[in-house]
Amino acid sequence: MALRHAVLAALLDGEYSGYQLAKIFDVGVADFWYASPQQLYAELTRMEAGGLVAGRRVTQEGRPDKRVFTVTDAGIAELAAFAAAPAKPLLLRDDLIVKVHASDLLDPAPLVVQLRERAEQAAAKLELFEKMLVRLRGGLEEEPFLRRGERVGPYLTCQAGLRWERQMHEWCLQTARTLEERAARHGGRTAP
Amino acid sequence: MALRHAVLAALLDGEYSGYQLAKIFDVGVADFWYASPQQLYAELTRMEAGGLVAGRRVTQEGRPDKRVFTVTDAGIAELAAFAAAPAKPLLLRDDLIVKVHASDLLDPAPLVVQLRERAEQAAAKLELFEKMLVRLRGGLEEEPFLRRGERVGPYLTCQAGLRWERQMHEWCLQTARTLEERAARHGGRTAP
DNA sequence: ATAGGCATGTAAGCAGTTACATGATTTA
DNA sequence: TAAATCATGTAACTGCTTACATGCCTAT
Repeated sequence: MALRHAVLAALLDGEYSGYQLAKIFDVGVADFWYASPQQLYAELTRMEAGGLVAGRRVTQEGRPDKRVFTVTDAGIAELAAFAAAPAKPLLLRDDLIVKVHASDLLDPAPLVVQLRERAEQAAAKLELFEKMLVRLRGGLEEEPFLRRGERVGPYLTCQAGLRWERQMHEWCLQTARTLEERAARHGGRTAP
Repeated sequence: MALRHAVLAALLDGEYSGYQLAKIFDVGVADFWYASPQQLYAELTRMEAGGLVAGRRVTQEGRPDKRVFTVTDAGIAELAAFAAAPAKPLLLRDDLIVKVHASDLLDPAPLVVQLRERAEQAAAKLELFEKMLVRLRGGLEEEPFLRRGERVGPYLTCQAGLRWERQMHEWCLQTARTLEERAARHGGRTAP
């Protein structure tokens, strides 16, 4: 039940609806966690029942109503307990890297395509993160902000996301190039 | 059912038992996937029943017998189909980054400890990967190996692991330092 | 002796994915 | 008029985790 902690952490940035959280946890920003909309709606219901978050109905014009959530004191306590407990090892599961591992026995063409796609996605996120860092430090330089800023948590995780995406971008392009050159070398055979 | 593809990819490197795979997928090497021993034993049984891998009993002296597995032609076909299909977006779930995101409201002390621990783990893996790269390219320099080597898949994924762990190591230490300095600045309060 | 490594599983329960369902509004 | 966005869910299924179970061998 670790999704709830990720939700609590995300809700520290402001009030969000299930739909908004779904974007944050999917296409959007949060590079530290992934969750599907269905998961979020279900979890938010449970969390509200458990008193960890409080929902508030917001009426909108030209759009359906939405329910936005805020972290309660009980939610903060839950987060504190979670943070003090030893962290579980990071969970990394990536189809693409599995494919590259097996690439010697496979047709390289679709792999190269997928690597380039992933590289583009990484580049897009990279831009997003860079803008976000600028916005988060609001006029200040990085060092003074990290020393004296009030809320550095999101900044630090954004830095992690930036590092990760930069690394991913480089690796994907380099790997795509390597596989392509090898494919050309072997006389254009499509598969081994 | 994506674990099976990771298992197939791992078994391309050689014959392994469930126990050996468990190490590869846990403490061990495979930075591209995580899986528990129970998961592996169950999945190997299913994969053998489905004809994707073939098990072979190996009698050992001074140790219990083990069953090592090899990928069959059907297994290769399964891998090929998997590689040609569009890749699912990478799945990243990390407790530690969630904690850092919420760090402004939390006691920094246990977080700093956890960040340092993670940094050490990353450093250990880093060393492992560097040795593995040397071993995999077997005497050759990196560039000629990547151009002409026979089996570059594991090398490329190992490079990804190396990049990832290096990045993680740096980020953890930098973040730990930042949180520590801020804690000192705020007059040694344990929590906000 | 006791802890740790080797070796393989079962069973129960929880978490996560996929598919389905609805409906209004805005944009192409 | 079709597609995309906003908005929220349910139901069935699959996959993953946690706890339990066994037993032999080696090193401290």
